Amino acid sequence: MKKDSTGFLPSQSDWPSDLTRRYHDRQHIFVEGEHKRWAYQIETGTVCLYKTMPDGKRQIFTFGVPNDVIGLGAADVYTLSAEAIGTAHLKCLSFKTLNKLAATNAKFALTLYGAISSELEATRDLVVMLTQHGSRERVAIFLLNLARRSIGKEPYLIALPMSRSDIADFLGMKIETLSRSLAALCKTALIDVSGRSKIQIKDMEGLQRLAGLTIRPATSAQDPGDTEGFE
Amino acid sequence: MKKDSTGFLPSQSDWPSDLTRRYHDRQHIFVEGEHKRWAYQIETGTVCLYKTMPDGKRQIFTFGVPNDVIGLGAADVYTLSAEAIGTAHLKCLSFKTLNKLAATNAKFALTLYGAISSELEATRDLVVMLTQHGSRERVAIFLLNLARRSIGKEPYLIALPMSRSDIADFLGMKIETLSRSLAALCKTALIDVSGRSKIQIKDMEGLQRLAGLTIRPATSAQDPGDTEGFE
DNA sequence: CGGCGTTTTGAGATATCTCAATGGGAGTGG
DNA sequence: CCACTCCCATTGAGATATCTCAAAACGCCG
Repeated sequence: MKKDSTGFLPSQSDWPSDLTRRYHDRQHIFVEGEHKRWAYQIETGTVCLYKTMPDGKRQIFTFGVPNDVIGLGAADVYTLSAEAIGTAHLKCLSFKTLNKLAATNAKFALTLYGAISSELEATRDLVVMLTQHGSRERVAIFLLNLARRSIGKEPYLIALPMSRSDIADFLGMKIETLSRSLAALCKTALIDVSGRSKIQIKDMEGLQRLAGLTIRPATSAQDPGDTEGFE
Repeated sequence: MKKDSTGFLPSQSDWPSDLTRRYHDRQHIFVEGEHKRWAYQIETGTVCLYKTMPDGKRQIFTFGVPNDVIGLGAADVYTLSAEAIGTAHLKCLSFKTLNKLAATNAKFALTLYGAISSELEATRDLVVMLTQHGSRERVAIFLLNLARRSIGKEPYLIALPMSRSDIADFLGMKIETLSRSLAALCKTALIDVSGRSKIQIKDMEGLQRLAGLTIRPATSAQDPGDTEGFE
C-alpha cells in the first residue's frame, strides 16, 4: 500500500501475455478515452501516465517503471493517457483475455482488485502530497520515492529520465518553481544536481526530515502492517 | 466514470448484510490503520472519509451519501478514517464474508474491482480539481457535484450537511478562502447562500461554465486514431 | 565549434494564507 | 417567547508562496 507506481502486479509467468512492443521517446502508448484493447507490463524504460485538460495543462499521476502494469481498471476505455519517456519495452496483455480470466477465475479477479487498490492508495498519497506540502517538500518526497524504486543502483544517486516539465506536472508546480526548489535543496546541502538527469542525495536524513519523516522501514509493498505513507 | 462518491456498489439484495448501526454527529466509524472488520453501506446520512496528517491537518477525499459503500479495498486495515456528519445509519458488511465471497465468486470479485476502479477515478478527478482549478472554480465544481447527487430534490437548492471546515478540507483551502469564494459567487449572481447549510443555484449555466465545462458529453477527447502503438 | 531547446535565474504580479476582529444563527435558559 | 451565549462563519488587512513574463545560462547534438 505504499507503492506510488501504477498497477503493480507480481510478475507471474502464467500471465496472459502477448507480444512485446517497443516505444520511442514521447510515443503515445494509449490515450484517455480510447477503447481499451491492452493493458501493458513495463519491461524496460519509464512511462508517464497523465490527464490533459482542455486548456492544455497536464497532470501526471505516476511514472511507471519496469514491472509496473498500466492500463488496468474496470472501464472499457482508458481513463488516462500514457507515453514513453525514452525508449521503453512493454509487454502487451490483451484486455479481452484479462476480462475473460477475471470473469471465471476469482483469484485472478482478486489480483486485479489488489492492484487497483494499490493504485488508489498511491493516488491518495499524491493528493496528500499536493495539498499538504510546499514545493520543496514535494520535491524531496519525489526524490525519495524515486530513490526507493531504483533498487540495484546506489540509492543516493538518482537518475531522472523525465524532463523538468514532466516532474513539474507531476508535482503540481511550474518548472520555474521546481527549478528554484531544486536550487534551494542544493543550497541547503541536501542534494547535488549534476546535469539535467542526475541528482545525488547528500543528506538523506535531512531530506527525509524535510519530506515529513516518512521513514518507513520498507518491507516492500503488499505488507499491510503499517499505516500511511509519507507525510 | 464521473462519480465522486466513494465505493458505490449497486444495492443488491443478495449482499451479505449484517446489522445496521446508527452513528451520531462526528462519531468515528473507523480510523485509518485500524484492523478492518467491516465495510459499510450508507443507508441514511452523510459520511466523510479523510486522512489526518501528523501535524493535524486533514484531507477529505469524499463525502459518502446513501447507497455508497465505504471501507472497501484489498488491505486488511482501513486506509482512511470515516466519521458521520449528522446522524447516519450504516449497514455493516462483514469484511471476512466479503473476502470469502470474493475468493470463490469471480463475479463478486469483479464487482469489487469495479467499485474500486470508480473510487480511483473519483480520486483522480479530485487531483485534477485540486491542482488545476482556482478556489472559486473548485467551489463551483463541488456544488455542482453535490447538486447532481441529491436527486429527488430540486437540483437548484443544495443542502450542505457538512461544515465549512469540512468543505475546505475537501477542496484543499482554508475556510476563509472558502468563505470568500462563496461570497464571490454570490456577488456574481451565480449562487445564493442562505444560512450555513443551504445554497441556491441562481445561474446553473454560469456555474457550469466556471466549473470548467466539465459537462462531459463524453465522446471525443483526443482521437487516438494514428500515432498509436506498433512500429 | 555552433545552434537550439531546456533549464536556471530574475523581478514583479497574484492568489491564497495567516492573524485578527466582527457578525450571525442555533440552541439554551429564563 | 424572548434574550443570551457560544460556536461557526464572514470580513479585513498584511504576509507569503507560487505564478508569470522575460532574459540569461547551460548542456546536448549535430
